[in-house]
Amino acid sequence: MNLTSSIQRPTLHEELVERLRNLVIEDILKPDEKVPEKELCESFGVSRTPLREALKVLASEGLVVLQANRGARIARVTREELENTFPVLAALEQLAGELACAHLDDEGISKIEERHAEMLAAYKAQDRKAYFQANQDIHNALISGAQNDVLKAHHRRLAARVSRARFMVNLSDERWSEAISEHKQMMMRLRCRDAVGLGQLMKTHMTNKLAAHVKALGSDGEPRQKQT
Amino acid sequence: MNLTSSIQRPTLHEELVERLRNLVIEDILKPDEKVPEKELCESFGVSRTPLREALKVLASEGLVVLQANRGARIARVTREELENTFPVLAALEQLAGELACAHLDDEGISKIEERHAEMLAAYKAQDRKAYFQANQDIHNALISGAQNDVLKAHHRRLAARVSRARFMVNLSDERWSEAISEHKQMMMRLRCRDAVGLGQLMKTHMTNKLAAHVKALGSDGEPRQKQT
DNA sequence: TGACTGAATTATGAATTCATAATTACGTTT
DNA sequence: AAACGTAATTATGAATTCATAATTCAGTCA
Repeated sequence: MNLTSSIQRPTLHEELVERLRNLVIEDILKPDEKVPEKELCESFGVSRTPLREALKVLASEGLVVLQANRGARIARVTREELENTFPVLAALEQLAGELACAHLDDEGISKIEERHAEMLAAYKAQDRKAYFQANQDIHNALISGAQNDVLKAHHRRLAARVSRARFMVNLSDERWSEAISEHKQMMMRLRCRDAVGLGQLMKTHMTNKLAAHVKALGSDGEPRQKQT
Repeated sequence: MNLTSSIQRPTLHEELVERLRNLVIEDILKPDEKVPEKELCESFGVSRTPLREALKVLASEGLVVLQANRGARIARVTREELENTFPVLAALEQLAGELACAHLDDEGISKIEERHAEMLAAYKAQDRKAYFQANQDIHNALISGAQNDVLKAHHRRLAARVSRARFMVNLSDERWSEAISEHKQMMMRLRCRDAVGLGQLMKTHMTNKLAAHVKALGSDGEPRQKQT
């Protein structure tokens, strides 16, 4: 008997939260659009009750906004919010870097090392998609490596909030090469378990990422150019 | 016509989230207790639908845990979670300190100065309740002073999660005097707008607070002694 | 023609109902 | 009497229904 795979997803609303969240993040449900309750119910094959429960949860996460008697709309991530989010993300990543240095074992580090190599390869091949994936994996591995579930949960929530923006924005060549060099430095710090140093670099890395994003955004918070 | 007081609380579930949250924080609904859906519905005079919606939201905040087909229980804050939460809180307060130095105007600072004086007076009078209140006001003012709603929201959520613990634990005399001296230092940094310095102090302050808490807690996460 | 009024339609929040899982109560067996 | 199994009861998740707010649309009048 395999005990690790028991109980997949008990409740409908949990499943719905997950699915709706993805629809928002993947930009299938677009900002300011009102959520088509009826259609979603039909396509998911559920009644309104669990779907509305899911919307309440997503609202508390800030992914949708509820208007009394006027239903739900997909939240628009304003430039201001973006500018507010990144410093917080940066602070959490700094902490994650410090904790990861302390808690990751050699095996954990070498796994990140692998992903790092893949990321460099993707850069060499100018494969943006593979780069994004490897990059995200590295960040997630560092967050997980911190072994702090509270940190992980809050980071996850913040990242979800801006991931659409990250998804949409085209990385400039300059920023890309800069990010690569920052990652190289981060790996060096991780290797010698320089907690404070890694934390500092991760904070800076995130701050620079924000600067690049803001530069790429118009004042309306929508990207000047869409991703190809 | 007074436009500032229009629209109090449009939806039932929002009101319920608020009320239930308070019941948890004020320790009226106690950890591990199962949430008496029926009773609450009756005492609030609402049906199960909005109450259950509220529970879903509180679950996503981590204040209650939902068990499939077994209803909701008030979440227990384990020692481990406490130990995970404080570093994150510390990181956020550090950031808040830095931002508050940058963004608070002279008036904002002098308001904090007032509260600080009240806090010192409460300490002199050994008035724990007044101290707690002034202390909380100061922290909230610094958080608000950072002028970053994302930071504020996440801080609020984290603080809510551990506030019960803070509420329950008796402050030791040593820790109290230590906290006072930390606060004095913080005020000095704020006065001269030393952003990095204030941030550092606030981080340390929070870290020390954790240490005091953990010392006061048994391994089960419940306080050794209740507050009078 | 265009703005306004009010009825018809639709959408939304909340109550109620329903099917089923979990718990309790009870009886049987050893 | 204790342990097990089964029926009755209760609690829970989700669908449905209902009342009302918002929106749409047709008709009227300037």
